[in-house]
This record gives sequence, structure tokens and C-alpha cells, in this order.
Amino acid sequence: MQPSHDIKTNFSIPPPSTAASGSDSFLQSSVRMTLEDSDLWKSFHEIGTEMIITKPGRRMFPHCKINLSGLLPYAKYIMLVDLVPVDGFRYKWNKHKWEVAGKAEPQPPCRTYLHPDSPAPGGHWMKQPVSFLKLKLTNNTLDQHGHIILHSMHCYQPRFHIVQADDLFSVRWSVFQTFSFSETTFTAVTAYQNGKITKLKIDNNPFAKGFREQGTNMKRQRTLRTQVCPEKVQKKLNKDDEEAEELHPAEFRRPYYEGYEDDEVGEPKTKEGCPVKEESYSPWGAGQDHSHNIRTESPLSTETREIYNTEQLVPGPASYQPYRFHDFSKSPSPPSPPSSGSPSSGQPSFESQPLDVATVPDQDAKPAPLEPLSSSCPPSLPSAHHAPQDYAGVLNMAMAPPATKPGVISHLYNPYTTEQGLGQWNGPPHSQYGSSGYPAHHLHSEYSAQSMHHGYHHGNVADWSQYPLFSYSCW
DNA sequence: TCGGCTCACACTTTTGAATTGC
DNA sequence: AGCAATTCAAAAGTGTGAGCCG
Repeated sequence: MQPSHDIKTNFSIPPPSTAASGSDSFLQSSVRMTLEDSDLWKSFHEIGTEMIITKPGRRMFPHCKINLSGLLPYAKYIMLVDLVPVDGFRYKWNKHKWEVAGKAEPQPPCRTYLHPDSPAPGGHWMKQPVSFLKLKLTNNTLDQHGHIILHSMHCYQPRFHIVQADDLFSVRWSVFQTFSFSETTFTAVTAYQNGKITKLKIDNNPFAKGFREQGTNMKRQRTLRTQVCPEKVQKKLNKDDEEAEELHPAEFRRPYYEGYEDDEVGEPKTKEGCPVKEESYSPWGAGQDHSHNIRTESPLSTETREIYNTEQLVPGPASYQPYRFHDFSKSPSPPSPPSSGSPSSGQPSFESQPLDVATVPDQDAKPAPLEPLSSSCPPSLPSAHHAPQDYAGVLNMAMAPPATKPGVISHLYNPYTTEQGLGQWNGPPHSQYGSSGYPAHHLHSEYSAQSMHHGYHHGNVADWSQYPLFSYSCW
């Protein structure tokens, strides 16, 4: 599976010929990323990946793990992960399949997970797979631990950001590249809906080993909490029967995945389970000139997948920050179903419009009409990046003001304790849950809704200025 | 009434400090 | 004394299923 990939910069410079404007850009463009455990991800993806989210926070499984190449060995990079809504819908699990249940809820505060090794030299990132094992998901909008906040029954997709920067303060002026993998799309749930997912997780996650043995499960049934109601037992048994029936191959495949396959015209199905030679897809591999491709469609669309490495350097004028970019004008209709392929049915509006931060994006979602979906993120894998929701954000970084840049802190929302300070960015990774305050590797950006997808499904330069990460007001 | 969420549970793996051996 | 290997307890992570709640 090839990642979609984009480059943007926070430079406030004119956009023209950015990609070729400098050697740095060229070097940047050689960055390649592949997803580790791709087969496992695909296994889940075919069924409809579900990620448990809990109040205290839950790790992802499979967890995000990537391989990097093409970085400058001695240049420092920062690795970030955030999760963006795939579409503007809320789903429900009904009769063995996912159905649209309505509009998506307003997005909670966006948080970006910073890899604890950041910043680190390119050589460090390339010498071994980069794991985001400790990334945690929560449904607690008031979470104080820095976990990534998601809504249950909503679809999300992880995005990986690479920023060449010596420290976080340099990020603003740095080029950063974004990658995403369609097979990592998942539905956030508070309890597993699809029994097949449960089984797959138990089979693959070592922590769930205890649930593999039936004896253990049987033991668990005698809970002190209650005396089991016979009716409920029967109900449960019936449910189990349904789950068993669900295992029928004919129903196994998620329609949305089928649609996804349909969209993957340029991605031979035989590739499934086989290592992808990304060089063959990378425009960079053929020379830098190829990196100037201007996308007009979602990176997840066929064409874009073919050239997933298409890069764009886009100016990110600070003036954009105060705005909430909404693209409602292009979303009078619900997000296209997965099979619709190119999500950006029209050129999105690149105009920035000031919106009330608290504004809930009018997604104009029309959930009901959608055909029954049996996938976890049924409708929109291909359209993963054109959720109608607004997604402008502020990176709420927590750090002590550097001596060289006094006053910066005044722009920052600082969830960290002062003693953590900037040092944690430069030193070895802290334990994820430091005793003091906020985990340093969780960056926070807020947004009223998410629509960063905009950046994916069209190549318009201006569009990238809407990128929610590292918004200027916080720098 | 029902779907989604929370929590305690039993179990496993991971982590890191303490101990031991060289 | 210093370092590496081993041991072991605590912490963390996992899905389950009943009850709670809106």
C-alpha cells in the first residue's frame, strides 16, 4: 500500500516553483515512507479496523510503525502523528455491517502525537522502524494526559508528518511532509462491534493472549458483579450465533473495501500482501522534476496513489492562522462513497474564511441515503481526505520558552510543566507518562472540525495553507 | 427500549529496579 | 569497581460482559 504524501512548508513565501526552488526541497522530496506490518493492517482493514478508545486511553492495535528512507542522515527531524476524520459521518454497527448513523459530532481538540525521539537525526529514524506504540487514543474530551481525542463510532486515519527541524521552534519555518496509508483507516469504538475484529486482535495482540484460551473466557463469565440473567444469556448466545454466521466469507468483505478496491485501479490487487516497491511509484525516484506534480484529486485516488510522493511546498502565511478554513461550499452533498473514487468532486474553495472557533461545521451530511455499509469506515476510504468538516487548528505546544526566543511562550498553550521544558525535545525520549504534567510528545492543536483532508484531494497550493499543524499563532 | 459507554475483572506482557556473577 | 546478565515485582495493556445512562 502506498502512502499518500504531501509536502508543505510554513514559509511565508510565494508558492510558485517551490518544489524546485532549492536543493533542500529536492532533498526533502526524496523522503520515502513505508508502513510496517502492512499485511496485518490489511488484514484488519479488510474486515473493518476498529480501534478501542477508552477514557483513560488505549493504545492502537495494530500500532503505527513506519520505515523511513531518504532523510538526510545528519539533519534533525521531528516525527508527528495525528488522526484526521475520514468523513463527516457518525456510524453504527447494525446487522453485521456499518451504517451511517448521522452527522459527525464536532471534532474534539486536535492533538498531535510527537514521537518521543524527536528531534533526532535522519540516520536515527532510518536505522530502524519508527514505532508509535505508545500513542494512545481516548474518547475523553477533557483528557489531561495528552492522548489523542477521538469520537466513538467515527472513522479516522492516521497521518505521519516528518519535519526537518533542529527543534520545535524551527518547525514553523520548516518543510514538513505528510504521509498516510489508506489501510490504517479505522473506526473508533468504545466496545468492539465486529466480532471478527475481536478475534483478529486476540490472535495478534500479545496482551490479549489471555483471551485466546476458552477456559479463561469461561472463567470470566462468573463475574462477581451480577448473577447472570438467563434472558441476557440467551440474547448473548443469539448474538454469538449471529457473529458466527457473520463469518461467512460472502459477508466477510466489507463493501467499502470493495469500493476501495475499485478505486485502486492503479494498485494491482496482486499487491495485496506483497511488499510494495515504492520506488516504482515514487515520482522522486525518477527525478526531482516529477515532484512537481500538481494533484487535482485526492491523494487516495487512483492517480494519486500512483504518485503518492507528489510533493508540494506551500507557503503557510501566518495570516491564515486566525481563520477557520471551511470548505462547505464544496460539500453540499455528502462525502462520496468509497467507490466514488476521487473525492474532490469539485475544486474546493481555497478561500479562507474566518469562522467562529466554536462553529460546528455544517457538513451537509446526508447519512441516510447512503447504501448500507459493512465496513468500519465504509463510505469514505478513498475520500478520506475530504471530510466536509473544517479543520483548521492551532498547535498548542507546551514548552518552556527558549532563551533565544523569549516571548514565544506567550503564544503557547502550555500543558506541560515548566521543568519539562524544551529539554525533552533535545534529549533522549522521556518515558511516555512522565511524572510531571503533560507528555511532551503530545502536541495539541485545536480545531473546531477537521478538514485537513482538503490538502489531500487537490493539489492546489493555496490549499496547503490550511494545514492545521503548526499554525502560526502558536509560534 | 435500546445503543453506546463505563468499569471491574482476570490474565498477559512489559518495564525497570534490584541482585548476581564475572 | 565496573559492567553485563539475570531475576522479580510492579506497572501497563488486553478483551469481556454486566450495569449504567441518556
